[in-house]
Amino acid sequence: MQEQKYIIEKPDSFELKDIFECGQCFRWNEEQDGSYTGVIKNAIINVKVEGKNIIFTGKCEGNIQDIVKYYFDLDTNYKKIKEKLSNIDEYLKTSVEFGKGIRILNQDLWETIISFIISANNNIPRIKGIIERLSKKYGNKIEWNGVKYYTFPSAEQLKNVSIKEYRELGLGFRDVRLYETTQKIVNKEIDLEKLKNNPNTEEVREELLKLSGVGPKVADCILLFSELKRYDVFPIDVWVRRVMNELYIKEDDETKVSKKKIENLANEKFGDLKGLAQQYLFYWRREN
DNA sequence: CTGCAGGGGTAAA
DNA sequence: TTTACCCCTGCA
Repeated sequence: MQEQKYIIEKPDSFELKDIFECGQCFRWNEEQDGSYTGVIKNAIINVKVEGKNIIFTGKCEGNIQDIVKYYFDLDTNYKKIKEKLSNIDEYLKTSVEFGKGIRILNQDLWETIISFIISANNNIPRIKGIIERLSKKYGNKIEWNGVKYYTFPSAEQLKNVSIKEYRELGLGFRDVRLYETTQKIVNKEIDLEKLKNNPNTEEVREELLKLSGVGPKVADCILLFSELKRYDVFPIDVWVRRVMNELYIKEDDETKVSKKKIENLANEKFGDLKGLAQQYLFYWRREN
């Protein structure tokens, strides 16, 4: 474990607020100087934008350059993606412009599964609190600059945690779901390594849906926001339903709009980039 | 102060 | 297709 630094010139699409506040991750916190600090697997990383540069500082075992390149998906060129989306219609153009600094992260698959099970029928401050307590209690402690950080607990670290303990941590009715899903993953009933190697999005989705607490929306979030990195999914939550209805469907009562209708519309308009389109629209609507 | 709706859904009826 | 579910927050 040693402190490392890595500096790059700011690429197209890289705004800290857009990346960390667009709803894809829960473990990054803003510092007083405007930089963000978070935990990536067993590395503690601080990201700071200074003029034309991005400065990554961190305490990590591996090479910091490899870690952040993978996590922040720095080899993907967003310029073309954003151009394509902007050309679809005025709404996409507006929302892409609004969220122009968004970058979809490659988050650890296991962590993303558990995090989004926790996110069900829940709000961001509480989700972050639960994940923090979970990490503090069952993860590994790493101290950096006098601050204690905790890694997200592995499936092994959670396998003997009881439903009661989850309840005491504030998981609520999600306690059973976390327990059952952890068991299924530990005993390889669902093999995460196999999922990572399966290029067929629909097959992976079906496997994820076998996990307790993983329904259609959570499955799509896992596919989009984890290292599975599938852009051809379209997570439908209340905000996406709202924005799709307001822009395209224009039904009086948005709760009456069927999921099927939204899905068909997304396929038709956004095609294989629908996951990214969702993210720009979602972020734009929620912040405005 | 109490009551209640609603929040980035899922599972069971 | 409808409803309960844990817990926190905002607001009447």
